[in-house]
Amino acid sequence: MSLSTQPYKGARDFYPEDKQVQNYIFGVMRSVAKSYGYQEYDAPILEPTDLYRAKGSEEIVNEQTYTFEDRGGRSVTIRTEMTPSVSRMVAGRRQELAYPVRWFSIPGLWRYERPQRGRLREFWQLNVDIFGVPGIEADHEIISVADSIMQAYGASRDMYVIKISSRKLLEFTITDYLGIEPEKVSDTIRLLDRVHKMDKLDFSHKFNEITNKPESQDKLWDLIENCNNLDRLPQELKAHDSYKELKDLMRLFAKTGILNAEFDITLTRGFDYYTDVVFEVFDLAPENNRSLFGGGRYDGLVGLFGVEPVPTVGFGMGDVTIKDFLETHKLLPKLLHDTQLCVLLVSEVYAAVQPLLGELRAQGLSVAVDSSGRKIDKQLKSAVKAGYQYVLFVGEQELESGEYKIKNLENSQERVIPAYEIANYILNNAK
RNA sequence: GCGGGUUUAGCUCAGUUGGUUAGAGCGUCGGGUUGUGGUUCCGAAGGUCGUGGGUUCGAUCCCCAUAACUCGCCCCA
Repeated sequence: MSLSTQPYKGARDFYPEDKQVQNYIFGVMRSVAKSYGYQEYDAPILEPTDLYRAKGSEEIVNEQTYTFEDRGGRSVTIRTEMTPSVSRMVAGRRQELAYPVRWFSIPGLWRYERPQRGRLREFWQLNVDIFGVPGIEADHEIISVADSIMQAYGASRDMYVIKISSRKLLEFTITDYLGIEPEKVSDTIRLLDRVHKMDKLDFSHKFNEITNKPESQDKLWDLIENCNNLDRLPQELKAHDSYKELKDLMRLFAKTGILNAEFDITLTRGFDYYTDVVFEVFDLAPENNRSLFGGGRYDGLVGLFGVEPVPTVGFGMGDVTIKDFLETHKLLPKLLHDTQLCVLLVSEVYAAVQPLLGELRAQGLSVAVDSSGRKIDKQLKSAVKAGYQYVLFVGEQELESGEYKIKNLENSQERVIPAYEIANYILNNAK
């Protein structure tokens, strides 16, 4: 029996060309996060299982994590998200941090799921969080970072929409406006989350079943039909503090050019630790019409570690869904080989060319050499396939004269230049 | 966890109503062209037909199981 060459279920091999794409995707995330003043951090891949039990349900820990006992009998879990870890880190230095704290990370995460489009077992997720700002300024900044990343990928505003809602407003709506009992809030939210996926009759039955409030249906449908329009909310909801906050937030977006942000009261983000404003970015392409990523405010998590709570807003952006988005919209750039120059040997001069290679590398150039001994046309073909931008032809003639022919494979231009100009020539032409 | 689809060469896929040596295009490698590719021509290599079992004189094909991939559902921190 031979070993399989396939990677583990739901995990990917990153061949150099795949890794290059990943590096590009992460590079954009990194540079945008840094441009907003965020600093990179990391945490262990393994966490005590209790960390996830504390805030999540037992079910999630049991069914969707890689959990096992270490040699000391401790239950440990491979991290499934970064939020508990970063909350722990902030809590650990609650008193000494300089607020507002702006942190980001791109951790590798594992979830025991059935793989499907946009969802694997091993994935990476950009996490961007701001700690210590209670007002909507933090919500605005976090959503701006998310939007700037999309813009940096080259996405236009008609490719995606940023939906905004508020957990506070939603809960107030359910309990006070619709008159549903508080203990039924979470089931109602869950149902509301799926309203666009099911038909009206089905929804009505389930709604009555859960809430026992059939008389509230008309009010709810009225809300849902106008769910995108903040101004059309009934007066009772406009009187709530969240209305003014959302209004201010939308004004800020308008002012900063984020014109594809819209209010949507049916946006719930599942049922987790979010406490106030939540947002979710959706792909508008018909063939990939799905949620891309999201986030929101979670003021309660840091406080779980026995310190004073810290107001927090953050989001997580997964590499799998964002790559699908970029592919769908043809936004992935053509990436050249990381190596700047490939030296082709037109005769057996491997030994004689070494001093030149050393010199070029000392000048900061990355240089590969085709040492296969094949004919020059084959070497050139391989260089094109590998994605090199420049090749240098070297034979006895060149070594003797000190003049080399360099070729730009993108535009087929050739030039003959002395050795000492090669590095400058490439670096000056680099984008 | 539940249901559907798929699995034949490195890739994309034909095919055999069950019968000897399983095909194409692309790609790879070599040559025509002893110093120039992304457009040519010629040739070659490469497959226990996903894996295990069953039916059969005989299975890549039929049956069962299993795995992987994939699309939905559940869930989505």
